[in-house]
Parts: sequence; structure tokens; C-alpha cells
Amino acid sequence: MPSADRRLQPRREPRQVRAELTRERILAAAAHIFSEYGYAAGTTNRIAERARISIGSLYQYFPNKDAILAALLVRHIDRGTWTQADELDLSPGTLAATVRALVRDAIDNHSEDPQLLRIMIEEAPLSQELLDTVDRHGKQRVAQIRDLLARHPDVRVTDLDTAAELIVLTVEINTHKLMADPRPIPVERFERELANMVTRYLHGDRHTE
Amino acid sequence: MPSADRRLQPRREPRQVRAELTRERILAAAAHIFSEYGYAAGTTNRIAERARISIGSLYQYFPNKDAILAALLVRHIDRGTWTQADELDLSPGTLAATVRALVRDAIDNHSEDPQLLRIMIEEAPLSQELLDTVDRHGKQRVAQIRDLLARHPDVRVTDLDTAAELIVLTVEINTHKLMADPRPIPVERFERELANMVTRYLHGDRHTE
DNA sequence: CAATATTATGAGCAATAGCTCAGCTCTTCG
DNA sequence: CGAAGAGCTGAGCTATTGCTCATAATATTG
Repeated sequence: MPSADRRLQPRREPRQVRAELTRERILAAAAHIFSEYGYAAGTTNRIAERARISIGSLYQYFPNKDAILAALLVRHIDRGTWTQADELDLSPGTLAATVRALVRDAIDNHSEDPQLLRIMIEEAPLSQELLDTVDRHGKQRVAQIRDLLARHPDVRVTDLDTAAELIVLTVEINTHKLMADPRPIPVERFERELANMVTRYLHGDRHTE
Repeated sequence: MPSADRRLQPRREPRQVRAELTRERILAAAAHIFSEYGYAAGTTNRIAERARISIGSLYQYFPNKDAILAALLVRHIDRGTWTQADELDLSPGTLAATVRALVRDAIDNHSEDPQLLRIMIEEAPLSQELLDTVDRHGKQRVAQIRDLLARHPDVRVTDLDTAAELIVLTVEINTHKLMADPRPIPVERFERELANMVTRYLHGDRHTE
């Protein structure tokens, strides 16, 4: 009843089932369109067309184009399920297995729609807020891995902070490229070697220090 | 004298010094603008403005916006100077030093303008031709590294193809992220650990195989 | 079955971008 | 000097895109 000039968030909440469905349709369509055309060429009209709704309806659910991609990103982050440290075997002699589990996690979390993911983080003009969200999750993940390294008896690297950062980055990013590119190398082989590399790094050895 | 309707390449060749200078000015301006605004928001008008020439002149040197970025990319690739295998010490016990040289190479080649480089390969709509050029250089680099691994007596990994691919990707991409991000970790530490990781991987060890 | 709230529609506005072209200025050279 | 061609100019055309709004359709409620 008061202030008659809001309209910051188009549509407060969907009240009917129909609305929920439409919202989902938009997101699904957007995922397809962005994935196929990229962010810039993935126009809102194209998204509406694919969702089989009018462009006007689309803008009742999202205040602008960026918000659509933001919703997709948040959804992806929320879905991302990494195995927790307490589900892992930390007894001596199990480092190789532990690392392999981490690598597999990364691959699983990127297998859904690698192309879309790439576009979300590489092409999209992420708002500061979104960037912060992504960053927060990244830092959390690094801290988690750092903690794991600290607990595992087989780990012999000294600079745990750098190691954790390096590992997360390496695993994440190699997975990215692996999924996005037309595989130049079989996934299993790549997975095995990537795990090997990380494992050997963590074991430390006499040649480097 | 014949066919009066070409005009595929605006401006065949600069005949006067002035023209060369203008061309350079455009490229320099474009590098700045793309680097600051990104590809989409780096408009041709902005580039012309920064180069202090008219928009019309710009289009006498480049047929379209993409061509400008293509020129920048080609230039970067051409400039990229990787140390050759025959400049490296391949005697036993030198693997750590060799790897460190490779890592340093990567960092050097990205230190000029990391932001621009990121935009060139991540945001730009590269033509198939350009993609091929990039790809060709990538493959060449991988082959080079594979060869190096095969020659070096300290290398104990068996799957050289996968190893080469993995190393190039890892080093390249870690460097990327390192330069682009507001450093969360000092460069030297990261460089050292990255080199350590690769070195230990190549040495192989008893824990993995 | 009204009356009201919610959801859907799509023509079209405003902004912006890539790019053209008719004509100008400057350089070159006999 | 002066003519011819190389190089430069920038208003503005064309196309596209994100997004609005007046209106209609559908759902809900009393």
C-alpha cells in the first residue's frame, strides 16, 4: 500500500503452480541458449522463444538478462556436491585413493554441462555480488583441502596454503578444459595422470624441496 | 584494373609511413581498450577515439572488429618465445632445473598483458581459422614437450603423450589464473610449488604407478 | 458467478553498436 | 607548383538488443 514506485525485483514470488513452471522453463531454456550461443549472442528473445513464452513474461520473472545467468550460476553452485573430509579415509598409505576421489569429484561436478559452465564464468559479466559468492565458495573449498592436507599423514609438503591453492586450481581447471575441448585424450587416462601428478606432489620426494 | 567489386580486405597495404603508424596506433589502442572493457564492451568507436583517429580510418585498416582482435592474437603468438629443447640441459639430475625453466617461460609469456590475453582466448568469438592457428601452436608445443620428456633421462612416467598434454595445460593455465587474479599467493611461491609438482610427477615414485 | 489477483502477450521504444560513404586533407613526385 | 592518389574524417544508416507497457487471458476467491 505505501510507496507506489518499487519494481526492483519484477514479480515478488510466484503464487500459482503455473508460475513456478514458467520460471523453470525459462531457466532450462536459458541454459540451452547460453550454452549454444554464448552469453552475448544468447539474446533474451531467443530464450523466451525457446521457453515458448512471450518476452514480456520472461521479464516478469527476471529483472534483466544478467539475473537469468546469475540464477543459473547460483543453482550450479548450490548443486555442487563435494565429498567431505570426514567421508574420506585418512589412514596412512591412502593418499593416492584420496586424491583420486577429489579428482573424480571435480569431473563429476563438471560433467553436466561443461559448455554452460565455461560461459558462466568466462563470458558473463558477473556482478560484484556474484563474484563474491563464487569467490567465497572457492576460498571455502581451498580451506577444506588445506585442512585435509594437514590431517593426512602421507602429506609431506610444507607450504600447505600454496599447495591447497595449487591443487584446487589445477584439478578444477584441468577438468574444465578436458570437458570443454573435443577430447584429445581419453578421460580415464587424463584422470589417472592428473591424480598421479597431485599425489606425487603431495608425497614430496628427494629430488625437490 | 579488372573486377571493380572487391573490397574484401579494406586497404591492401599501407604505402606511406603515416599509414603504418596509424595501424600501430589502432592496435595499441585496441589492446588497451579490450583489456579494460572486455571484447563486447570494447567498441570500435572507443578504440578509434583512444587511437585519436576517426572511426572511418579504423575501417580502412581492418575489415571488421574481429579482425582487430585477430591481429592482436596473431601478434602475441608470433612474439611468444619458448626456450627450445636444444637450449636445455638434459643430463641426469637436472630435471628440476629444466622444469623450472619451462614454468618461467610460461610466466614470462603471460606477464605482458595477462588481462588482454585472457580476453582474447576466453571472450572473443574466434574464427575457425584463428582457432586453428591457436590449436596448431598448442599441438606443436605439446609435441615439443613430449620430445623433451622422451629425451630427458630423469623422466620416469610411461604415458608420455598424456603427460605432455597434462603438463602444458597445467602450466599454461595455472599461469593464466595466477596473472589474472589479484594474487592470493606470492608469485615466487606459486612458481616454486608448481615446478615442484611437475617435477615430482615426472620423476615418478613408488606410491603410484 | 462476479470480482479480484495473478500470469501471459507482443508490438514497439530507446539505446547502442558495427560499419559506410561522400568528400576532405595531406604526401608524393614530375 | 600542381595533379593524382593515399590517407583521413565523422555524421549517420542499418540492424540488433534489452526491455516496457497497455491489454488480454487465466486462475482464485467469496
